[in-house]
Amino acid sequence: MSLRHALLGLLSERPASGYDLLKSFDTSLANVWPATQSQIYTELSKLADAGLISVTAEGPRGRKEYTLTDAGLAELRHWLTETKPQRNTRSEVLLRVFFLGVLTPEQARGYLTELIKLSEQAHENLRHLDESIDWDGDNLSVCGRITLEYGLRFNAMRREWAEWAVGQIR
Amino acid sequence: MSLRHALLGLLSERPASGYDLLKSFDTSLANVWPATQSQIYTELSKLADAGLISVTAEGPRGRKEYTLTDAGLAELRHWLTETKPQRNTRSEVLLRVFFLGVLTPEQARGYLTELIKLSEQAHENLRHLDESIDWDGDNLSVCGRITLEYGLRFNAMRREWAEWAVGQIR
DNA sequence: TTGGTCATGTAATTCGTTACATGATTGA
DNA sequence: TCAATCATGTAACGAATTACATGACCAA
Repeated sequence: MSLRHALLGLLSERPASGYDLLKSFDTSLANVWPATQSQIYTELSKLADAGLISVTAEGPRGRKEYTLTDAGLAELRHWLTETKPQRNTRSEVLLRVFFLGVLTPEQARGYLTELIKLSEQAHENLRHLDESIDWDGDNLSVCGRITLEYGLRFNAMRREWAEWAVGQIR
Repeated sequence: MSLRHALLGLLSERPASGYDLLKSFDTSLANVWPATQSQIYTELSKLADAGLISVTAEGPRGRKEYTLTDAGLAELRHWLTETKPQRNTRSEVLLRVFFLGVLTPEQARGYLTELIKLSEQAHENLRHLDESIDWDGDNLSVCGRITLEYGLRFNAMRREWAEWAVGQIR
């Protein structure tokens, strides 16, 4: 049910159309909770049926602007305070590391070296994103900055770990 | 298709039954690629149909022991060397952080404080696991140790980050 | 006028979870 | 004998991905 709450969360900031939300997923939420266009439109319909959001404006090209209802905000707060994250984290990157033993040491080191590069690139991208955003001091902005900082630290950690790991394989 | 490769990977170490594999998923792979009993048995049937594994022994209680075939090992190596991890990582923990702004500062700090505790516990658990395992020097063991080290570093990073984040919220 | 963007929706399929259903073997 | 563990399989449902399908608006 997390997609549902991701949509409620984005709509808590400001009203938006499915198309707007899709772009939020492709940019700010891409590294946290990716979602596809089809998934977003389907879920928006369900949320509207459930009364958690409502169409408050219609624009050109059939654009529908959704707004969070009081019930929607209550549900979002309930999710944040009364339920615990329980989703199983899956990491294909790590799954592969687990089985690098079936490759030659050179191949295994190649995989880890690639990972170092990817981590550096991701770190760079986040750094640029960080610099390009005007972090005014409001609540949403603070949380956005905190989330981005996580990404920076995560990629730094992963790079250092992969560098260490290369040395372990022989 | 990662579950498929996780099974091939485990079978590359030694032949095993569905029940054996289930336990591997519940222990060593739990934090990397969780899978349920039903998923494992279903996928094993498909893998056998595809000729990537085969039943090489039958035991009491209908136990079927599967062994990796040459085609299966080739597929595993192909996956590791010729394809790239592309699965979108989802983090419900981080998704929540992104929306902590809708809570009061106290509530938000409460969430992060809880996260600090969880990270410490996970770190402790991994540390004990690390100490309880006899890491002989073979290839599989080296990769297992590398994967575990990732978990240790990850949880340490997350704890430090969450401690920093608590201070950001006011 | 035409290419890019805005804008929505559905269908088919696969992947993952929960629940149901059954039964043999073993050790205390 | 009885509880725990070993052992497998399927059904129903929900979540996620990919593909299909359509069309309005706008700026060059």
